[in-house]
Amino acid sequence: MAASTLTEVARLAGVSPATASRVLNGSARKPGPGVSERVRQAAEALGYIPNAQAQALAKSSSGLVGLIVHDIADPYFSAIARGVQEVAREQHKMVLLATTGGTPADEKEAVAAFAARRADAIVIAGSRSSRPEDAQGNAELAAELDRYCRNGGHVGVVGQAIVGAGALDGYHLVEVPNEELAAELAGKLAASHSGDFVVIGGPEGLITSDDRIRGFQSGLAAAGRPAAEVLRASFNRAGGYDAGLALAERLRNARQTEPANEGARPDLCIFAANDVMAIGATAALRAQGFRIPRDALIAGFDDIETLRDFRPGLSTVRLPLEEIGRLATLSTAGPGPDGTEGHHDDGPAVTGQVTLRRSTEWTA
Amino acid sequence: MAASTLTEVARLAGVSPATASRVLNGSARKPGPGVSERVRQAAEALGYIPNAQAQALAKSSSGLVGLIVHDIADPYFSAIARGVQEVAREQHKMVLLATTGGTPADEKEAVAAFAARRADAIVIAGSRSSRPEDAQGNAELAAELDRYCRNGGHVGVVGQAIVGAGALDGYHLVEVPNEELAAELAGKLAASHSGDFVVIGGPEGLITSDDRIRGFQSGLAAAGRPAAEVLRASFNRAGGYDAGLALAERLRNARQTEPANEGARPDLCIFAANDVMAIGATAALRAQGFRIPRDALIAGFDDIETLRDFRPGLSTVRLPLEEIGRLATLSTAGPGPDGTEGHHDDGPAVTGQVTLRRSTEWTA
DNA sequence: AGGCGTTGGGAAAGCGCGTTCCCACTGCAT
DNA sequence: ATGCAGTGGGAACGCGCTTTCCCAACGCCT
Repeated sequence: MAASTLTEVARLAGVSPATASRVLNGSARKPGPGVSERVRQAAEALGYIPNAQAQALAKSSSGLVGLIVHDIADPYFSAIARGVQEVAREQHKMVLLATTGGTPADEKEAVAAFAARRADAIVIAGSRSSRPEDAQGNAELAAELDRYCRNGGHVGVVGQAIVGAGALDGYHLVEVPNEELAAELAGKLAASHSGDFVVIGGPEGLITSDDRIRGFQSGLAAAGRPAAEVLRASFNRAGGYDAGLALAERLRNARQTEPANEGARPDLCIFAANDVMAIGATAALRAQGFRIPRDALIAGFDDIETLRDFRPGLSTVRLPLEEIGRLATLSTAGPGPDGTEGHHDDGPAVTGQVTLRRSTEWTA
Repeated sequence: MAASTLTEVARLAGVSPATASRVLNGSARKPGPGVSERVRQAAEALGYIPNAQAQALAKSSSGLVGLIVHDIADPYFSAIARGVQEVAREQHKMVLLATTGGTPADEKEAVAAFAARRADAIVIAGSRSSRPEDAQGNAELAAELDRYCRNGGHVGVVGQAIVGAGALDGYHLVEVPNEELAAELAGKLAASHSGDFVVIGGPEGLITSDDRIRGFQSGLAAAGRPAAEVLRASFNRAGGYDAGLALAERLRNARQTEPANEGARPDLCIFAANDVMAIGATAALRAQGFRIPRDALIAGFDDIETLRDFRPGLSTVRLPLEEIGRLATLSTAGPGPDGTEGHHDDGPAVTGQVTLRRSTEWTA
């Protein structure tokens, strides 16, 4: 038993499908009150639910917004997803979800799938990659997005522009000042920490990671400090854990060569390119018997919600993730109320806030 | 410039739309190799992307899976979402997301929206409510789901049956033995803790919460312990925090009346009906100067991923959340490979595992 | 009273695709 | 040469809805 159709409703109400359509869905023309009532009752009696597919086909607008993330269970992405979801709800749209693990090929596939469903907009979150091995995938992704835009789609990108994507209409960017904020963080850390700095980052070519590292280094330089060594690992908790193990080894060695420093002010401050890496690194250090901030200082980036209950309080850069999701989605919804055109703009500016907590506070 | 259509491709290839359809989509009939090649090239040249809406309309199957959660940024739900997403991906379907905050009225609306989009299946996660004030909302939700099922939809419910929903075909349930597991947890805690127990639960009528509380109480009874007092708050971190403040007050009073007990084995063991509440309660206690497990013991439920980095290690009941999401989705996909019919079955059984960690270990 | 603008409703043409039915044509046996 | 089954392709319909166009009826003015 298939769901009842508009035609059935119309027949029951004794009117034409056209009229039924006019009363049940918002049309410019309002049929007379008597007719409307009859149609509405018929619809109610039949439990009529309009077929959104057919509606979309007829008016070529699907009411769908596609969201592409690396991993929906990652707090960073789920916070953004919440923002996207909120706006979609306000606009009476539905969110179509795709998780890709960050692989450009999968992302391209997701865009194609969204395009096939004629999604009104696509929001794509998660760091872009500039690695050589991803070059082809990126090019294909860019091509797919370009095609989508050319066909009238809107895409909102979180973070940084898609490598190789054209400057098209309907192409929006929510820029996150990763570099500036990382520099600011470096400056503040340099003010209170006199020892070495080490950076834990994602694989080279992950743009978000690279931006933050570059910013951090320039911040150090501005404070008259030497550049920090950079450890590469995967851009998630596991990567942070691996890097943490390596650093533990290093700390152990240092302790052996200069046992006199035991109990002294920690000589090392770690900057992880995102919070989950920082958390992983902290876990590794702890597993190896080291304590934060007693034996080393550490800072992250993002201020994911999880941090609220993470001990010690992790110094980080607060990013309004939910708001970012909101903005990315809003930017795809045509010109804002301020009248600015949605014309390959660089979108609304987001800012973050350096937030120092106990993980970088040395206490004797 | 709208996306190119199948007809355009056919024209460019010099064949009929029917033939083009046959070669580009899996049809039973395979056109000759020469024709196929021409069509494929034409499609490539035009950047043809089939209109999924039209396809869905034509063959009445949308390739959509609807997922309903309370809050996508809650680790409990995002873990389930990940599982759902995985299965959807394997089945070449897309996930449609709706967050409702747990309001039955919103859930009903979401079901209607999914039904309108002719989603092949709906997975609904998050505790049901049996509160009187939700009775009407529940009834409407149940009616909506029934209608959806009657129209050939499949729904997978996580946790417990929808209150008032009929026993229809296409109605599947992934049952979580909340009660049994809570009882088991109570037993194990009673074995090592001789003092009082207090339960922090969600509002009365939240079935998941109620089940766990009931199980915990019966576990205590089985161990020859008196029933624990139950504190009610909202079923999230904030609720846990509120309850934690109340308990802190209580601990302070106890300390004042019997200062001799200072430093003694903690007299109180808290059971929070889920992990985020436990985390909130812990935060509140900590803010009030109490330490876990020094001043009080605490256990949660779910073993959300966040716990991995939460200190002290939180005793809990491990639930395979991602797997639960997988199973709920799989259960909607027709009879499993084991041949069992998808006939209002009680679905695949899930089990959990009591996991004791430091938060309930008293160390002198 | 006749012309004209206005209103309320229906008929019909798509939207883009899948699918059934039908036809022209081939290869083989008779 | 004629019959047949078998094959590759096209015409046409339908999926459920929106929307344009058209027509009848009505009220108003001069």
